[in-house]
Amino acid sequence: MKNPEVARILYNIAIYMEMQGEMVFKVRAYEKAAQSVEALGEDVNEIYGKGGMKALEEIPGVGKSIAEKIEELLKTGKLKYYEALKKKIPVDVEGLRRIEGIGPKTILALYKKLKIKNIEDLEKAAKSGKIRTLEGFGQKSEENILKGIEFMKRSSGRYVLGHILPLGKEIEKRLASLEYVKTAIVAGSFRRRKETIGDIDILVVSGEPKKVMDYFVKMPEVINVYGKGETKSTVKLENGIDVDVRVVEEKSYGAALNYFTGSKDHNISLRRIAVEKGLKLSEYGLFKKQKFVGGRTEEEVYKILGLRYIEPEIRENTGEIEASKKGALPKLIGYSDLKGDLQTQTSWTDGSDTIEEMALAAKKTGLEYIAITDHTKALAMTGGLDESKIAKQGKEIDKVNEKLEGIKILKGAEVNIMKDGHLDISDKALSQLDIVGAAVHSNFNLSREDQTKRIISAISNEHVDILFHPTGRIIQKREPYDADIQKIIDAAKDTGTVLEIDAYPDRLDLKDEHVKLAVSSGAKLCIDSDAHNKNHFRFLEFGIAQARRGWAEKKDVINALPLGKMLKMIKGE
DNA sequence: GCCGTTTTCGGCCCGACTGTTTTCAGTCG
Repeated sequence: MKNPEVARILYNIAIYMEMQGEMVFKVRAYEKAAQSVEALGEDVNEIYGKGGMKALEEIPGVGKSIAEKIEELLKTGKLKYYEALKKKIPVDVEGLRRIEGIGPKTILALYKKLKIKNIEDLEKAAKSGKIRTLEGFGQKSEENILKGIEFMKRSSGRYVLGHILPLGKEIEKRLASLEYVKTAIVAGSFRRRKETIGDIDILVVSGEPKKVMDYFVKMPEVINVYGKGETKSTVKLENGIDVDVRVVEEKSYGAALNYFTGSKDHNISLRRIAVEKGLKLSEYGLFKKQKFVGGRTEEEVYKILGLRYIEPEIRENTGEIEASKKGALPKLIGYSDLKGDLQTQTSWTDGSDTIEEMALAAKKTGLEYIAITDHTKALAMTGGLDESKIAKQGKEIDKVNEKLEGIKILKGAEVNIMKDGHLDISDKALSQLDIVGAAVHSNFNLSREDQTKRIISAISNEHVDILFHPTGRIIQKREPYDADIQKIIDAAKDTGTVLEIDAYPDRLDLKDEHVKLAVSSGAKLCIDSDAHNKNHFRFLEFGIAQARRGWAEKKDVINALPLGKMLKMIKGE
């Protein structure tokens, strides 16, 4: 059993405990442990293999009791304690929890009163008007449940890229390491780094496709084989995602990779260009009549079609082909171009590691500077800092800066934009900070006009440098708040406020199309991990991918600049 | 259930919002 599965079970135990009215701190303990396991950089099996129970207990938030449960899971693949909970209340807690507004207590009430066990039951009950009759529920709750289900359905069947990427890369690596495999690469929307993906498409070059097929359908994660052919197979993995593998000859590699990377619309445009040139483009290559004229590499395919090479992230048929023809493609920001990270949280609020630990981890990922931007007081749940604590943290940062070399820590904060657009921290305190990020964390439901006004008013504060996660969406969970993004982008440009691409996998906010708007409007961007622990810096990759999908160049992104230049730019000329 | 140079016991993140209620439970962050 791998880390995500262990974490999942711990999360579910927490839900069950909360349902049963267990002490809130006990529930938190399980959630915390789950988070910790989820964020581990190392396979929990390896940790256990090397150091046994003792090593498990060294995982933050894991003590004797939870370590024993993890041990049982690793050894037997099951947990009696968890099985008993499931038997006692046989409800799909995980599924129901995914609907916004539904928590453990609601799940329990619905089960007790209406025997609702899963989302289908819930939808039926809501549609037939049964829920509004329950005590503690009303018409509004019923409507909200239906809305929640609708939203969930629209986003289901797809997986958040950040959740699937490690698995995709792992399978890619596994296939590539086989002696009879020349190349293995994940194509599809995965390679285009779309924020959500429907399935994993893998392209393999091998002279022995049969062997590849045999190996593939027998991988340990496979729970169902839809089809197994000579050169193509499709399976379902235990986590629910479908994976396709296709084997081609080496000379078709470029054409096949291009074909399987998509997008479909992009490919159609390419094929049309081929036809205009009297050629035929398929996954096997470019052909003139029956004769193979190219397709070994993608570069070759584009070249023969009279195009510059187009990076996968922008193959969406939204102007990239025209730009390529004209030689006007953007020079996309690179995956190793970032010099700093301007949004990170520490154990001062809802992060789990210290300032020093975060700084060291950032340094290890190759960054030169980070801003510590803990939450401020209006976000009480995180223990948000007030003015005096911000000052105190500043002194701590000074100390750590003195101690560390090769990484500079900036003083910052993630301040709350209140309902009327003012901030929850005084201007005087803000003026002491290097980086002030402002963010909306409440009143998501204002009218479009009010929300837009509120945000613009906040970023008009002279101390605000960055608008953090500008639209507030959570992928597959929460819609962005209603606001006029173009107006906000224009205001950002006017006030010299930087717009963030929050790289947290479930946020990716700004999203690609907004990035494109921002870039074309001339607003500046930054790409931040929003790290809540030291393993989260890897999220930056997803933020960069999103930036690339939005046609952002290095010059558009302020934290691709070295520290001095970045500060100069952010504080205005 | 976890954790500790202020603690091996007694703390542990709690305020805003929503929708249901007339004083609060549940959810979210």
